[in-house]
Amino acid sequence: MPAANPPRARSGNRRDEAARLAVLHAADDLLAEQGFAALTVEAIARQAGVAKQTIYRWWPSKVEILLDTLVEDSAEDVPIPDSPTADGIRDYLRGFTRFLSHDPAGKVLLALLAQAEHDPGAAVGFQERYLRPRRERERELIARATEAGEISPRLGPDAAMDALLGPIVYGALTGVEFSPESVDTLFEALLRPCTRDG
Amino acid sequence: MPAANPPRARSGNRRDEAARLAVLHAADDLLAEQGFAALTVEAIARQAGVAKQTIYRWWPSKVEILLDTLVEDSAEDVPIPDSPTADGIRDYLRGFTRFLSHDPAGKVLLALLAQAEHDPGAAVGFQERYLRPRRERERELIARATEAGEISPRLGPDAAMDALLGPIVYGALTGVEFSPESVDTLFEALLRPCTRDG
Amino acid sequence: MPAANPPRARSGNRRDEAARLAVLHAADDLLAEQGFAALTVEAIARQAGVAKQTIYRWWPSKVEILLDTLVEDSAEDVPIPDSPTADGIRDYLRGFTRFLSHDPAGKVLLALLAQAEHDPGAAVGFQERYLRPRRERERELIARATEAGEISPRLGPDAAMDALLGPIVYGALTGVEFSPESVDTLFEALLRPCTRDG
Amino acid sequence: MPAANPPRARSGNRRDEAARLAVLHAADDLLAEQGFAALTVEAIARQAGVAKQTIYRWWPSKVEILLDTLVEDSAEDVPIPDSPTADGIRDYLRGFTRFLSHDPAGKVLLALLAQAEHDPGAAVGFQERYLRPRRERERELIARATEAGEISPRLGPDAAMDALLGPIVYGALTGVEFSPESVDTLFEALLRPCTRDG
DNA sequence: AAGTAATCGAGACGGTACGTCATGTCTTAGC
DNA sequence: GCTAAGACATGACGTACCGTCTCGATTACTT
Repeated sequence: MPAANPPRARSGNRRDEAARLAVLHAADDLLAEQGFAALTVEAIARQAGVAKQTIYRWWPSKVEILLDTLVEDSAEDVPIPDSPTADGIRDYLRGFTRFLSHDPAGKVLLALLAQAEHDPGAAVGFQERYLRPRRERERELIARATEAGEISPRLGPDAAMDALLGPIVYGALTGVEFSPESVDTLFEALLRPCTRDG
Repeated sequence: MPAANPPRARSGNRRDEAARLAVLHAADDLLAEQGFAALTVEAIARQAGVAKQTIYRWWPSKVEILLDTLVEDSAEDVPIPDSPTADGIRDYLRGFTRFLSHDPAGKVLLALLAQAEHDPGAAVGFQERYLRPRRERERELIARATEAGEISPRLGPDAAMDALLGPIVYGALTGVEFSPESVDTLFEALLRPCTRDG
Repeated sequence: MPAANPPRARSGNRRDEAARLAVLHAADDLLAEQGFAALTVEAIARQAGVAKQTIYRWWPSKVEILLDTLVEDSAEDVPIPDSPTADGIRDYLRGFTRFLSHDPAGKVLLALLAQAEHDPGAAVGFQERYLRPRRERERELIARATEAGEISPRLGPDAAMDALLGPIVYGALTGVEFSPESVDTLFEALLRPCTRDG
Repeated sequence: MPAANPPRARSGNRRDEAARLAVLHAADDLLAEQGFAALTVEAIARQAGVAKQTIYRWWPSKVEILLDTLVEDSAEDVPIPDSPTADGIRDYLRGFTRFLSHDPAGKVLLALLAQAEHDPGAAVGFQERYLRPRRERERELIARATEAGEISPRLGPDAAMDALLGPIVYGALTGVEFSPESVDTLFEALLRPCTRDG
């Protein structure tokens, strides 16, 4: 149904927060319920009960809408742990797996990753606003945990993170959930080599 | 340039092989030179010097065109090794990295992986015609190498392959080449645990 | 239904009369049952169980197919009377009205008249193969009847025929049957002026 | 030439009158210069410098475009006379002949009449928007002139009009102009029977 | 209190690509 | 040499979105 929104109070001079949220939620809903193909600017405007121009005024493209939701949701749902412990890192990886598989916001991440492959502009935004900031904090996490003796990675921090996250993402992209046990094994194999892995 | 093809000999009753190849090459070229966004059926037809209907007659969608090229090219450029040796597997992984990074056909793989995330139909085709057949032969490779004592994987065959390929693909998607050395390290960590590597 | 024709005996060297008739009947049937819009060469070929090329080999266009049927049918169904009598002419006009209104072949005449307005080629064929030959014999009919004192037209032979046939055709084109009584009145008014009809 | 229109002032929320006129004129021009076969929606859009969708937004089919021009032009170029005199009617018939033969808008009438024979939808529109309204006023003209003793028709008003207009239209359709003298003779024969027709 | 400015919804506009259909030309292979 | 079958280049069909634009209303700051 095309959003039986009661006509929002017309706004006036300042940006209409209700319209902003309606757009973000409409984008999320459309992606979750109809798939990326249905995620057109016109459909978002219809679903949100908003004029197309209102979208173009504030977002240069639908990718930026998705990035807005991803940045907010991932900060909340898959926070990077503060404590540089082995358990913290393990939990982070498990949480990331769950996020990709079971959280609607995880679909947004996959959609953006895919779109970045088709659209250089999307690639830049995805790098700058999601991947890079997150990677910097992951790097710091790895560094501090290594220093603390919690882990001893066989790879540099970037390669280690790619080696840990890559299988999870690849699984999600190919429709296979990378199991929590496999995540743990991966963790042991790459970050704590040659222990009596119990 | 809009394909200054000399007018192909008109074919007649049977499928025109020249037209088939022209379409496959046009699709490849457009993807490589202009990116996925430029890969429209109309552009392929223009570039190939072929009628749109000729494309729709033989391919249900542009995804199937790419799948045709991917299936042919990947069989040739990244063959799955026959000999179930550690070296064979290591070379396969290195070859796959190179394929993704430096071979135009690797772009096709990434484009299809991305498109599968946006388009359920593409996902099915990609699974059935690329991922599944390849995975079956990878599984057998792992099994035979394990049996031969060449490797002793810490994960089941599917998870192991995802853990090995995932980082390579994820790197390619995020614009980072997963280095050959890292590939080797990954190989050692996951398939030959706790040997004398320190 | 797509013509459950029993597969005609394959022909061989000479023109296949069965194919010729199948095409003519298919064209007639399609026009009568589906209207002119459905009268495509492909549909005729389907309906007749004949290859498209067989049609193009023998007829330069679908208009010529219709002309073939019209020439045959009109000669039979609306013959121009031999006897140059007032009654003969009156019957001819009545017969023409019935032909246009109630005979399927009359639809062919209207269709061709209409198509001639859209298509110069059709106009030429329609003139040469239907209108002109018929008009020549109509002219002769008028001339002989005048000479015999059966009629005394107020217009030249061509204008007289146009004045007599025009209303009938115009009525058929605009969906109104020009009534037999009106035809008679027209006949009296134009060909037998100022007699005792009041 | 593909319409070197200076970019029309973009309109905004309301219907763009310039675009409307551009479409009507383009349709007229194409019909006059290239014939009905060239009158495709795409060609009209090209010629008018207008997007195809702008045409489909306002007209359900190209027939309605032609009807728009016909209704406007015929009201101006072949007005039905107000004064119910013999001379008025005779002038109307002469004017109609000239309209069909020498006015580009007359081609539109013929094209629509022809198209109505091929396309039931066109037939309905042509009836409702051109034929019926005009016939109603013609009927009234005949009635008032009869009452005033200016004419004394030998046929009912509808049949009389068909008998007067039919030859003119039929002549135009078959490529013969029904001469003004013949029109006058027809007028005398049908509307003023048995006078000393001088 | 009037004037200015930015927002909003609505939606028309010129475009591009979609996937389908019919055209008329051509080749193959069977009789 | 005829036939059925059908591939092919061409180009129009009518639809969906794109991103830009103008409208008239609403609302808040400015004077």
